[in-house]
Amino acid sequence: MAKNEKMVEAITSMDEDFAKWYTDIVKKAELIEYTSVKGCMVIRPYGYAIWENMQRILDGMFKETGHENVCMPMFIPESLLNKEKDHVEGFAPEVAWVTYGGNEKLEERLCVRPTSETLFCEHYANIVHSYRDLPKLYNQWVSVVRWEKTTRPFLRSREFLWQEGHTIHATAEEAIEETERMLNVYAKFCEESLAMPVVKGRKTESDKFAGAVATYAIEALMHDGKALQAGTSHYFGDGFAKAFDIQYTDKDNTVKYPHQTSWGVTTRLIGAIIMTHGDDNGLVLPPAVAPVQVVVIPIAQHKEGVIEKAQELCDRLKKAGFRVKLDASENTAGWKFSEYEMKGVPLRVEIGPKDIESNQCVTVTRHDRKKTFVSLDNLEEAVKQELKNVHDGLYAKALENREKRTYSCASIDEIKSALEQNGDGFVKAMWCGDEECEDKVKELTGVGSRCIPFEQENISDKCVCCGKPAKHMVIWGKAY
RNA sequence: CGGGGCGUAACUCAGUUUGGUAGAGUGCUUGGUUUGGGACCAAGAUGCCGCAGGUUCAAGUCCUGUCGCCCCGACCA
Repeated sequence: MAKNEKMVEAITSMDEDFAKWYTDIVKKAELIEYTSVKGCMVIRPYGYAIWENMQRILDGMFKETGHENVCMPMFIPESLLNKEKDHVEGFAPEVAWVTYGGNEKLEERLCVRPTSETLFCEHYANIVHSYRDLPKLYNQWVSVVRWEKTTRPFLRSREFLWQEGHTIHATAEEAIEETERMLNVYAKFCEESLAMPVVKGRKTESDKFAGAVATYAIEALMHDGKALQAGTSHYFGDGFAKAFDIQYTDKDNTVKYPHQTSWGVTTRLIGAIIMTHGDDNGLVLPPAVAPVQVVVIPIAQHKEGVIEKAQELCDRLKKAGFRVKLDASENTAGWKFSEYEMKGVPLRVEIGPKDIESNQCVTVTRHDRKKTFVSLDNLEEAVKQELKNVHDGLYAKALENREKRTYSCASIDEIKSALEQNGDGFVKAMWCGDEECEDKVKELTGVGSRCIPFEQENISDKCVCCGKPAKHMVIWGKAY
C-alpha cells in the first residue's frame, strides 16, 4: 500500500487540481518539453508518434475522399492578408510579423501564417479559370503561429501542428456538401480512432470563423466537464472568391465566382485524448493511435528462458501487425508496470516462469487493470480482442461521463443549479437566435454557446433567456 | 491584458525573515544483493543560486531594473 501511495504521489490527482494533473501528464508521459519561447514546445518522440498515427489515419481518410496534399509558404504579405475584411479583423490581433530579412528592413512586412486561406486564394486565382479546373480538393499538414496570450501544451500553443483542408467548388451546394463531409470524417475519426464521443453542430454567428458564412464543429466533453472544440469545418460561400478575384468560366460561357471551404484539426486532439481518457495513474491511449499498443514485460527475467520467451511473444505480436515493445531493462517489474501505465500503453502482457510452464501469459488492460490469463496458443487473437475491449471501454466511459454531465434546462435558474449541483458540463437549452441572449446566458451562468447540434431536441418552446419563441436548441458549456 | 505563484544540481524543493564555506530527497554512474505492483546496500559525479546593475570587507540572501515560466480569468484551434 505504501508503494501504491507513492505511485499516486507522482501525479497530482485529477480531483485535487485538474490543470496541474494535465501538465503533470504531458511532462511525465514524455509528450512534451517546454522551450525558452513561451507557448512553443518540443513535441517529444512519444508525443509526436501519437500525432504521426493520427496523421496516417486522417490522411488516409482525406485521400479516400479525393483530396490531395500540397504545401504553401509560411509567410503571408500584409497586403494579401488584408484582402478579406472579416478575416483580417479576426486574425490580426494574434499574428506574428517578420519585418527584417537579414539586416535589411523589408519593404512590406510578412506575417507568419495563422491559417492559410489567403495563400490558397491567391493560388486558386492563378490556377482556376474554367469549370474544368474545379473542384480543387487540397490539404496541407503544416504548423501555424498565433500569438496567444495564455498558453497550455497542446490546448493552446503559439505554434501548433495541424492539417488545413482548402477546397474550391463550382457550386454552393457542392461546397456545402464538402463542409459536411469533412465534419463527418472528423466525427468518425474521433469516435472510431480516439474513442471520443462528439457532438456535431453549427456555430452561432458570433462564434464562427473570421470570414466564413457558416462554421461547423465537433464538440467533446472533457473529464472535468469543460468543452473542447475538436475540429471545425467552414463554408465560405463566394466571399473569399470575390475578395481575391477568383473566377471561372462555366459551361454556359458566363463568368462565375466559385465557392470555398476549409477545415482543420490540430495537435489539440492530443490534449483531448489526455483529458478524455486519462486517470490518476497517467495517460490512457486509445489503441488506434497509441505509439505502443502492447508492452511485453518479462517477470523474473534473470531466470533462464524468460527473456527469450518474452522476445518470442514480442516477435509474434509484431508479425501480427501490432505496435509492440519488449522492456527487458534492469528495472523491477513493478516499476515497469507503473511506467507504462503512466505512458498510457493500452495493453500489458506479462510473462514469467510460472506462465511459461503452463503455456500462458497474463494480459492487463490499461483503463480498468483487468487481468486475463491467455493461452499462448491464441495470443494474437486474444490481444486483438483485448485492444478492442480497451477501445470500447474508453468510449463507453467517455460517453457515460458526457451523459452524466449533460443537463436539459428550461430557465437560467435551472442552468445555474444544474451546474452548481453536478459540476461543469453540457447544458442543453433553447435559444431565440438573438446574440444579446447568447451573451446574457454566458454572463449570468458562465456557460457560452458551443454549438447548435444537428440533432435537435425540444426542451421547451421558449428561449431560456428572454422567453420569446425559441429557434434552436443550443449546447452551452465552458470552453477550453 | 488583469489577478496570483515561482526562477538554487537532471527533477522536486529547503536555505532569503536576521548577509558569513552551496544543501536535502529523488534521479544519474559504478559494484553487489534483489526481481509477479515504482527494491536494498555501498561508493561516486553533478551548481554563472534566471539575467544586469547597485550597496557591502563579504550577496543565493538586501536594493533597483529586467527576462522567463506556471496557474486562474477575458480571447482564441
